Amino acid sequence: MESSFAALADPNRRQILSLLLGSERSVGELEQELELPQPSVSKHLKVLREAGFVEARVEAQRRLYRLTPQPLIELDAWLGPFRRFWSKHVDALERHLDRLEQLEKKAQAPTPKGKKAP
Amino acid sequence: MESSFAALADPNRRQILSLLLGSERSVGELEQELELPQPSVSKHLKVLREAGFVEARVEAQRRLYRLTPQPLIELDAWLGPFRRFWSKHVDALERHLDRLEQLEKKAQAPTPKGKKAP
DNA sequence: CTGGCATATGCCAGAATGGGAATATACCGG
DNA sequence: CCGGTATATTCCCATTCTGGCATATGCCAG
Repeated sequence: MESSFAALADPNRRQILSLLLGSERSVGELEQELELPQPSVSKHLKVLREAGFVEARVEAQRRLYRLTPQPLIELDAWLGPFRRFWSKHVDALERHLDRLEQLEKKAQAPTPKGKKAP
Repeated sequence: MESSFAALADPNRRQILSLLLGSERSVGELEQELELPQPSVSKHLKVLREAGFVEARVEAQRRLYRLTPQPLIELDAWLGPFRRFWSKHVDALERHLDRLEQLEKKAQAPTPKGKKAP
């Protein structure tokens, strides 16, 4: 999954994934919606394909691309440990902000380089 | 958040995040645990810092780095729409795999490489 | 101020990457 | 078989990124 993040690092590729979220699309359709030259679209699709994000279905001379869930699931899994971390912190942050509000009112005295009270 | 994925594209940087998940660490500690030269560690930290993944606390002449939840939360949010997609597909996938097993037995048609047609 | 430690930054060569234009491959209809 | 459409691949150029090395900056102790 090392290359998953690299594949997502490009905005055009993320855009492609978002479009495919709605329905499968041919290269030509993506070309129009992204307003990119066709070779560029094909190249991005190649990266996404090799990273396992999409797969192509051959219909006549078109390739219809669609999402595949695998790398997204792995991405979610990678995020798992961090999710525990931040959900712990969101609460703490809220409480902390409340506290800061209180403290700011009291600590208005010593401001070494701040602005002087008018 | 455009650069978040780029920041995560590097294995060393992901490793740093994992380490910081446990506890905050100085640059020197990371240097040892990652077995990377110090300038390299500092550069990776800079990328992570600018992408908002970490922040530094100055203690004497050390910098103690720790995680910040913000970009991870955004990453999770970006994943949201796709999560709906794949959770719908996991079921379908399982059924699909069962089917493929059946098909494979029939479709053993040998086409290893381009042979001339008879 | 001087020395010493911890960290950051600047510089350089090498590798990877994206965009653009041209071309090659694959498939269809007749 | 041929022309025409749809997609993939190749080549080239400019940019970017990484790693290694050297060096600058910041901070503490005396």
